[in-house]
Amino acid sequence: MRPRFESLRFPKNWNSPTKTGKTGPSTGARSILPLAPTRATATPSSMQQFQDAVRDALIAETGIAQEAVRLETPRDPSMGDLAFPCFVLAKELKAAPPKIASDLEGKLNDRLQGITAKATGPFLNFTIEPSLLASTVLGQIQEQGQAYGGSDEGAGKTIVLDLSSPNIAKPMSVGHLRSTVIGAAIQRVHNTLGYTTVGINHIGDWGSQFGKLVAAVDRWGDTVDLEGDPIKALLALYVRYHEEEEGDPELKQAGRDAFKELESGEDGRVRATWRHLTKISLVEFDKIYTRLGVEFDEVRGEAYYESHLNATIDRIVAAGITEESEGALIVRLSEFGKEVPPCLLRKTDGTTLYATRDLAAAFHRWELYGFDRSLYVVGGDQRLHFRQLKHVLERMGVDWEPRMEHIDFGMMRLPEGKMSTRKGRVIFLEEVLDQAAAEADKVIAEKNPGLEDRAAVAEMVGVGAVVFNDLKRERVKDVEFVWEEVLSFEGDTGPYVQYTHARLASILRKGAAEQAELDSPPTPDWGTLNGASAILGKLGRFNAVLSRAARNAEPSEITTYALSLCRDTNTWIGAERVLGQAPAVTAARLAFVDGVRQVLVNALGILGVGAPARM
RNA sequence: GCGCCCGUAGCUCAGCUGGAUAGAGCACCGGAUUUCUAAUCCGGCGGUCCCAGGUUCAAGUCCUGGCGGGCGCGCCA
Repeated sequence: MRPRFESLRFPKNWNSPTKTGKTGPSTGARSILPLAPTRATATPSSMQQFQDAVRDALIAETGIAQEAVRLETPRDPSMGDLAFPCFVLAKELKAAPPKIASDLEGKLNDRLQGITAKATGPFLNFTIEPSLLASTVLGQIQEQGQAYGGSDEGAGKTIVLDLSSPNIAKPMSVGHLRSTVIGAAIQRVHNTLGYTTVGINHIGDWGSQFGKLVAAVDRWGDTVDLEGDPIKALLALYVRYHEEEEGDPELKQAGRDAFKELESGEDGRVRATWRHLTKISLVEFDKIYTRLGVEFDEVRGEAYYESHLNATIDRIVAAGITEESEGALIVRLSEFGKEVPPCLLRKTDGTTLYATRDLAAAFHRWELYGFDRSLYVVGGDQRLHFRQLKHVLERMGVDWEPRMEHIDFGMMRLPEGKMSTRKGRVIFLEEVLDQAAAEADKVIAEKNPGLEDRAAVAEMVGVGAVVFNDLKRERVKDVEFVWEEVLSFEGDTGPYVQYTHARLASILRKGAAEQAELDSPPTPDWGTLNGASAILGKLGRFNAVLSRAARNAEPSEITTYALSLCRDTNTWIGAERVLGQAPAVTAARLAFVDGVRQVLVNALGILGVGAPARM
């Protein structure tokens, strides 16, 4: 029998909606997290309706091609909700853009209802009648709730994601956070858009390092506490091995022999040790995943592909693209540029390499899922590796090769340099989460000492801060790990978004009480949402933001959106009152507040950050 | 040496498929709470968008060449 992690598999699509719209798990650590938005029915998002109306009017009036109608958002919200730069029409109509704009203004106003066109220089700006905008957007949010922002654009499409992928026997460092958190957010946004997703944790449980580890356990296993704190113990052995390896040929050989035995399939002592190391590591990893609210559809270590390796190599050989070089089996890739080094499939000693196992995995995933995209959420330091993988497939003539994408991200660095497990220069993820939760607890003690569920909220805020911080910049950018930044709860941070949500929730609680006093439910007066149209416009564009974030596999587009929504909303709250107004006014403003709250919940859910009602 | 990625305010970053006066947060200075959570808000300070060419009606955004930083480059993963 080949080793597998069958017992560790998680239910598929854990975060997908149930058909009845029931909420998800109500117990366990994940219950503190909001649910990611469920799939919506195929109604166009609210802003889209207005855009379509403007686009249709422009086409009808000018005969311009649909693709040429590029509607933008004016920089200054007071200029309008939508903008059309008239430059594209200049050639065709043989007129100056400002003239085109002013000529079109009246004609478009005749065609449009509820939307006013106004020419400003070469631009045509469109303002949606405020109460129409409000009732449309807020009505749709209220109707769709958790599903708002979602769509069925991905129906029938399958996205496979390779994410997290920690190495067995090493503690998860803050470096591993990135793949996990970025990958999980990309998966959730796809789920929201109706894609079928398969999140695979490609555990690093194979390779020569395990030979080294087994050798180290053999030699020094009884000097460390393997049962009590297995990961730290294994780390110590790993570090020690690398320290002593150079001056100790016997040790080096023992490591090599152990891996060779491992890969030979012999079910002996080496394999038993390896199996044990895998088991205790996965138990530790699960603790972190629970805190992060991340689960996988498949946990498949590299070892899983052991049985596929020979067939994979045979396949590549059969394609006639391999050759022997210095005793190793390689695929030359120089046709893709002289700087592209060959891909090694088999070492001189007959054992396989990382690339061999990834190729086996790629074929396996294709055969299993026939994916539309296969995303590898792996650090940018492996760009060459994935380029080589794709080139090998290309040389084989595999037509689905373009569907594989390396979703690279920048390195997490320490101020003193690159992290290195071997050198013991790492920050452990668990420690970061603990620190953040402790810090959040301190802030609560200061600001809201009577808070119920204080420990749970502190965990939500602390972990939320860490997760959000990792998602907030464009993923290709390197990040330097600075404690002060990670533990910051002010400004552009996760807790800022959570806090905004809590404030809104508080207003809604009080508003519900106020409304309960009334004899009959008031009809909202949508015309009284002073200065809210820019925010309403943002709410209406939520689906477009998610769609783009999915397409680009870029969670930072969602964090950026959430932050700007919060900033606008906090400003609005400072300027306008919700409670204690005429009933029709309060009703409209409560609906507005609830709309923002819902979108924040949905956005945070996708990001994997909790949305506490009080904090 | 070669290749890939990044380069916007003192620091960390936004800037949508090229479009209107380049925006936030942190830091610093000043202000706001008898009423919806001050983990907030308002104001001030702060920019040769790395440099040089080019394409375009229009360039932070596209192209070329430099410079600076990061990462990687056959038997690790």
